[in-house]
Amino acid sequence: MAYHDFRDYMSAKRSKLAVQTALPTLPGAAGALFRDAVLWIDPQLGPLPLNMTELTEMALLHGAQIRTRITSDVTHLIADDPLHVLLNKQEVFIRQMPVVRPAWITESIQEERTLPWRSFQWLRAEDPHQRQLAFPAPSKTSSTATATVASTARAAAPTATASMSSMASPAPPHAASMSPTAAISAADTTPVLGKRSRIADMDLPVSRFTHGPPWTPTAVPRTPVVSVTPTLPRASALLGHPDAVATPLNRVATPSPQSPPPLPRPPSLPPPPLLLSSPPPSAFSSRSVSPFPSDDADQTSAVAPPAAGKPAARGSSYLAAQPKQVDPDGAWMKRHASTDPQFLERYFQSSRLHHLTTWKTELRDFAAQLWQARPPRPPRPPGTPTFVAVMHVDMDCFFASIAMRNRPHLREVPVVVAHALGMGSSNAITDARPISPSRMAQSAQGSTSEIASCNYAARGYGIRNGMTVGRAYELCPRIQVAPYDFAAYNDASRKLLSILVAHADQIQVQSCDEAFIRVDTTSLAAACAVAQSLRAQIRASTGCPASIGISHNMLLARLATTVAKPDGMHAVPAEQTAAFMESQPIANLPGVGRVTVARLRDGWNVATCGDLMQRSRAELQSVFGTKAGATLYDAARGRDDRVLEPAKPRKTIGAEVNWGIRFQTGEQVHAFCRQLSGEVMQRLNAAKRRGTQITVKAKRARYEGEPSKVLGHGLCDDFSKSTRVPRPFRDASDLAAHVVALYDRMEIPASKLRGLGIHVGQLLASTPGRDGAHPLHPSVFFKRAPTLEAAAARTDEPISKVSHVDDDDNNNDNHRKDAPPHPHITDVGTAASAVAQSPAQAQLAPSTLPPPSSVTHDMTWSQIDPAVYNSLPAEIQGELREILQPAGAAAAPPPLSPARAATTMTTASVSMTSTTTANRRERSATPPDANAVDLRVLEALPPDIQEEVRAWMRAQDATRQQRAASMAPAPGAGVTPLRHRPLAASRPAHADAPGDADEQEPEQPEQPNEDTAVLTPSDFRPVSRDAIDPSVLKALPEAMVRELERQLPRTETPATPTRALRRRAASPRARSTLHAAEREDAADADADADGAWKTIDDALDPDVLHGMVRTWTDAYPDGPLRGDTQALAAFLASLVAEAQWQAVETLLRAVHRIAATSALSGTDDDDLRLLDPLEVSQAAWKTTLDQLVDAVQTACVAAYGAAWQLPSWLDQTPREIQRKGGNNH
DNA sequence: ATCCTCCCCTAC
DNA sequence: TAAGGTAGGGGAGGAT
Ligand SMILES: Nc1ccn([C@H]2C[C@H](O)[C@@H](COP(=O)(O)OP(=O)(O)OP(=O)(O)O)O2)c(=O)n1
Ligand SMILES: [Mg+2]
Ligand SMILES: [Mg+2]
Repeated sequence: MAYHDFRDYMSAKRSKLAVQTALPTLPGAAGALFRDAVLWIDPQLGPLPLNMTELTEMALLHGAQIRTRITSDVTHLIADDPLHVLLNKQEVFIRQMPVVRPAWITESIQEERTLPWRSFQWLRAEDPHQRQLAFPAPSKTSSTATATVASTARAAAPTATASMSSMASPAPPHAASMSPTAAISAADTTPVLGKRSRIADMDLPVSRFTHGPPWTPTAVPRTPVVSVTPTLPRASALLGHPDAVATPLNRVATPSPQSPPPLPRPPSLPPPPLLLSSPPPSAFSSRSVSPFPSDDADQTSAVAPPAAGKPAARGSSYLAAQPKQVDPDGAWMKRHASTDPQFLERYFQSSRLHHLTTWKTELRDFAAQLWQARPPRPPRPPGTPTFVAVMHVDMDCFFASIAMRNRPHLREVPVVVAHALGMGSSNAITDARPISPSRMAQSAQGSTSEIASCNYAARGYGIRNGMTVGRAYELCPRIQVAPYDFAAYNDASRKLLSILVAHADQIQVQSCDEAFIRVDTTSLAAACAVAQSLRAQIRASTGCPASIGISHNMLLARLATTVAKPDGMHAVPAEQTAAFMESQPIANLPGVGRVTVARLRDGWNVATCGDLMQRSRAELQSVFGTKAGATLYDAARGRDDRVLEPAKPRKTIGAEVNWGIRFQTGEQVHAFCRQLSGEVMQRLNAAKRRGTQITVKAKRARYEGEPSKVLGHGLCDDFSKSTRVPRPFRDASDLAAHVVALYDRMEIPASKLRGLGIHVGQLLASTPGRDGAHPLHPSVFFKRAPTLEAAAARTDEPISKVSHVDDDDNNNDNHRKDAPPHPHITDVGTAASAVAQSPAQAQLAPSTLPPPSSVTHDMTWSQIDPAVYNSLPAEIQGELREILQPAGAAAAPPPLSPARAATTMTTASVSMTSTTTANRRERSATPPDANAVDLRVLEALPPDIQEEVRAWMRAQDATRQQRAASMAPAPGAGVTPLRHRPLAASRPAHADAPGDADEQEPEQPEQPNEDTAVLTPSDFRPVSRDAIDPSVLKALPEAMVRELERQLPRTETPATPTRALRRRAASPRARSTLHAAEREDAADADADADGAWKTIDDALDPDVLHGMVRTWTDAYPDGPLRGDTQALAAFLASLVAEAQWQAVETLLRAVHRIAATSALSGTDDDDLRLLDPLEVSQAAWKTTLDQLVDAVQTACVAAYGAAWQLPSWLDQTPREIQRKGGNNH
């Protein structure tokens, strides 16, 4: 299992350290990648990615010896800068020692194999003339002459030489075919053929239920498409074996069984002295690249890389992840990285992983539809014994199988599916014959393209899904790379599901090539018969083989599939569970991935479930956490009580890109944020969802320069920031404004950004409940839509259609990227005159959703979201007051009279008025929350004030980070016993700390800097109409705009703005980039209307309920509208009637929270009080809670004749008045 | 105690 | 050259 990148290695390192400090070190546990190395590590090693101490630690952990001084037994000098070595007045022998970049250590550990150190060697500038010579010296005692030879070989074919000997000295030419690297890497590869033991299993009792191809031969090819020779030797035996290469590509790839055994490791030899020139690390690759033309290869020798036309016969196992071409002016990169306008579109088109997740969602829907439409199954005769079989069905090497199906000539050869065909060779594999070896060598060698799927012939060589093509090529130079065929996968997936749905009693789709099904049968044997029949049908329908595992629970079924593959079936009877589990590698357990495997291996030397069973539950829980520990404990024993679950609606929707992200300026990043926001918006539309929680994720490079994977993210620290918005954002630019603000708070220099993601949570749905709203649907209390809309919604007509003012918006298609639909509810009169509907009419439109508007206006108090205002520091509040005074009529916002408030509440469903909420938190003891600052408001402020607020927010983040850092244990400080989470020390806070001191990033202030940013009165200036960018005003919170509209004469509020109008009102810059990406078809556009969002369908999920209430309470900090409270009360009553106590409690608890919170307010700074006395609103939520509790009580008494037992937490908030009916039980 | 935010980990 | 996405479970640790 090779690590994909540096971060992988860092994670492994941390777990190693953490576990090892708490456990006796197990001999050999850490491996011995550098067993024969004696290293001197430059103390001046730069801070990134590791300092000397860390590197030393790592090297020691992997068997190296370390010298603090350069003694004569040192084999490698590790330095970032060879000058550090040369500057020291060194002894002669030192000059002969190779200077190797630290990446040799780190990347070797990453890949869990000893990489050729020569690939990382610093070369010296003199002696370029020596480059003709071919071979390095064989021994440590090389004379100067041999040193020259060695360096020449390095020059001619540096990587080839390197491949020959990773740690040991360069081997003589004749040793090429017996490359120690090959032997080592192969030996390091975990059992190459995971199937070996399975084949043995077939003779065991368990295998009673193990079968070959389906016994139903009709329409099924007898010969498996994919076959693996049972006697397939280990990859190590094949590497470098001439026969392997000599085998014609179109012949069966059965390796010779009498291949030589793995080569013994050669005696350790120190590297020879080298005196060559080093190419500076190019911008393109952080590794050295040969400065010489590859023609030189021909004059060199067998160890040189194969010239075009020659098979890569021997010693081809180098250049593992090394980009093959340089890109001197960065032109290629520029064209293919994130600054290219078409990048996003192309990226998502080509990303297999993107397709994978997209399909998973779609296929779940597809299966659900099939399920609904499927004919009723014939009832089983009563009285027959039943066996509830859980089956796991998975296509064999899915993508690769499709490739083979469509290219029969590939059936017997090792095939991988990847984007790796060399430039101009895209037609190679469709030629109906294999790619020529030279072509293959050209395109595959050193390719960092990832393998999505490899066939079982390829797996015989140790090739695995997820590996790079370059690495696969090392393992087997004969591999054929096939391109993706996404449409074909999708098609096959649907065929698969159709078959499964037809025969299952239940289905749970796991992925595009995989599902669990429950089949109620009479016996295990009967289940096996069904399985074989299914496999036959799948193959007939898709042309590809599937394997099936069967048992009585999901875990065992899943594990059985692994055993069954390829093209087989395997069943585990319950009574054989123990024997079956005993030998299972822990890595086969679902949920046990790279990190867990490493922890178990390094900490406890646990490799199999048998080993794992030795550990107590408590022990496992202390290391892996309560849940994971318990799961692990059970899984090791084959226990699993999960049942197949029906698909649930997604709880988040997002998009991220962690490849090709390269920027120079912040503005570029912002533009990209807008594009990506457009993408997310599109996905929300497609799903007919909105949301109120926005999360931005980012990756920041931990070191300068390009990572080994072309345009990859390399080793990064991850960051995320999230915010909650009181109302769902309206469109992509609205979303983008939040995204940009969140992103900016992370303060990542544009040049170090390597990944960006946007996720939206707390989703609301626009779809009315189809089969009639579930009676328990929580959307009942979001029900009061404008009458017109409610009426429309009662038909099956999408409600948003009603609110569309421009029909063209519904007809736009993909070609129109520049001016996407922007359907707004603009008829304020209609919205405002809405009245509460009865629960039966409950539809859509949460009352928390005011209609949007693009009206512009001066900034006044009414535009300031009170919650935001109150979250600001006192100084800034003061400044705001001063600024706003000239614009407002009064010195302070006018208190909302109770009478007016009442009017508002009863007349407008969208009645949120800024002023009513103004000082909910005014006297709150709660410190200001940086996350609570609405950045759209911020943007509307004068620049200098903006800056001040931003500085304050940064300070908030900084102090938070510093606190976190100071709490974290020092890295490697061994104090922590078996901790569940030993990684704290290297979380981003830490990453920011000492090592990054030399970077350009602005350092975080030591403390909040309210003091430093105070403005003098002369800095204040009123905001005039002209001073406000219209685009900013467009971005104002809806509540403010709404308030504005109420105050404006009706004529100035465009009831139905034309598209042109709306366009003008929007931000030009956001428009051009953002909406270019926002493609909405008619259906999507329907969902885009505002005021038509309700909570999602999976109603009683506690998260959903909680989120819903929180959205509600956030929107009305002063207390809810009466109608909403009534609606919720009715909902609660219905929950009581259905005995959904959990849901009742969740809802009340959420309301209780805000009631308790507002009860705490009211102590500080009277000077800041701006609005009417707090008493009224302060009690509002408590009263609401009371009312709700009473409703529950009433319903409870009505339904059950007894009172509901109040939860204890309810008593903690004394309730003022017990209302009627509440307590008379 | 519980919530909330920011991660980490896993799967395909 | 290359396309390392995403949803969901879950824990640590600060805030309340
Ligand atoms: N790292 C990965 C893993 C999988 N996939 C894609 C390609 C696979 O064909 C498909 C299904 O994944 P599986 O884990 O089922 O792997 P395969 O079907 O390829 O092989 P197996 O026979 O082991 O199921 O998902 C991918 O793109 N990248
Ligand atoms: Mg599969
Ligand atoms: Mg699968």
